[in-house]
Amino acid sequence: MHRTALPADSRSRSRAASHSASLPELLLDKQLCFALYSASLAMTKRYKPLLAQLGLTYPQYLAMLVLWEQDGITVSELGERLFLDSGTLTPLLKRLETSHLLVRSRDAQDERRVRLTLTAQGRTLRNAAENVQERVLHSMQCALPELEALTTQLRRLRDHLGAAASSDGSSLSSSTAAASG
Amino acid sequence: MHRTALPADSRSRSRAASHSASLPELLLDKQLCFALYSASLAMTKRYKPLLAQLGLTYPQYLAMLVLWEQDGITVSELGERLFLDSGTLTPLLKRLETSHLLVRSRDAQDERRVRLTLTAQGRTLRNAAENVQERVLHSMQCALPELEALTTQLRRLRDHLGAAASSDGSSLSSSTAAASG
DNA sequence: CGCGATTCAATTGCATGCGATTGAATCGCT
DNA sequence: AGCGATTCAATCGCATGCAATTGAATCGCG
Repeated sequence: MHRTALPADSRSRSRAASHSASLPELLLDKQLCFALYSASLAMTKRYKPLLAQLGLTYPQYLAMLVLWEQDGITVSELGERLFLDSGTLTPLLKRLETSHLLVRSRDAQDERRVRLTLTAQGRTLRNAAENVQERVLHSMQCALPELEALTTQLRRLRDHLGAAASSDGSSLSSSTAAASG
Repeated sequence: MHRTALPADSRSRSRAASHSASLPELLLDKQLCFALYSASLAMTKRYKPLLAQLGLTYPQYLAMLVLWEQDGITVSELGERLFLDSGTLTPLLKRLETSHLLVRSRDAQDERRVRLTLTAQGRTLRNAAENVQERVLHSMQCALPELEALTTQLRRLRDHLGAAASSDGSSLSSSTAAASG
């Protein structure tokens, strides 16, 4: 019934009448950027039911992780840690405030800033979070050293991509002489 | 007006700035899950300006990657490849159809299914996509073997997490100490 | 001191992700 | 053949991400 003409793993195969034989370029690309994308979504899904018991979403949990380390920081400082801007954080933080986990208050010294202060309930939640983290670690059948190495690579990759994105603009030329794969 | 949401009164009092580096658990956790999360967002940001020139978003690009390999598949088959469901794909595919890159049509043999067929324009776009992929690869200052190893680890991680998520449910209770309400 | 430039958070608009539900079509089992 | 179970895509509601804009507060420099 499934008239799936192609096996789900037709790597070196390109459709008839396609371009020059399969160009591994697009397949390799798909593997790295998509592996990253799908692994990230899988991580979020894994956390979701566990964090739901704490009344947190995954991005909210990340914000709490930062605040458990640095209580009293501003929205932009939090944004630097998470690589997110106020467009994302403002509504997220309002929800955390509604949940009584933190308080948002204007800084008296600089009224432009909003400081984030955990409530007693917000600080207490940290205990339960440790439990969650433990379970997720258990899900990945990997050794700790391997996970640490993976983390290091991902951080470096993120930094490279971030640097490229900011200096990009869309120029190319010059470099990339080795166009062909 | 602008500052309506906040009382702007009581200064942030206890700014103990705990920074309690106690339990390394939460820090390690943050490193892996957050490294994955932030690297994935950085990848999307890197692609964004390049794909914008093709009129694609990043998830739309992923869908096109699959269709360039397997033209004529159904929505659910695409979903299996991308690990996404119809709630995400249906509106995305409607936009691709509006952009004249593909056509959505009910399968005559099984009216429940919707088949996705690339237009000539959709197939042609593949050439430009190769250019994009090349630039992103250049952004990461890594050697190809290293990238392949990273990809393999991410795929395995994703599979482990996916298996745990489906078999989880939230069993393994008995922990969840008191704390927070 | 004064005012344009800058910083900061909020807001707006658009595109995901995803759980949950819906409604139509098909399957499975008797 | 019949009918409940299942599959499939669409829809709805909510929470991100992020570019772009807004408006207030502060800074910088003459």
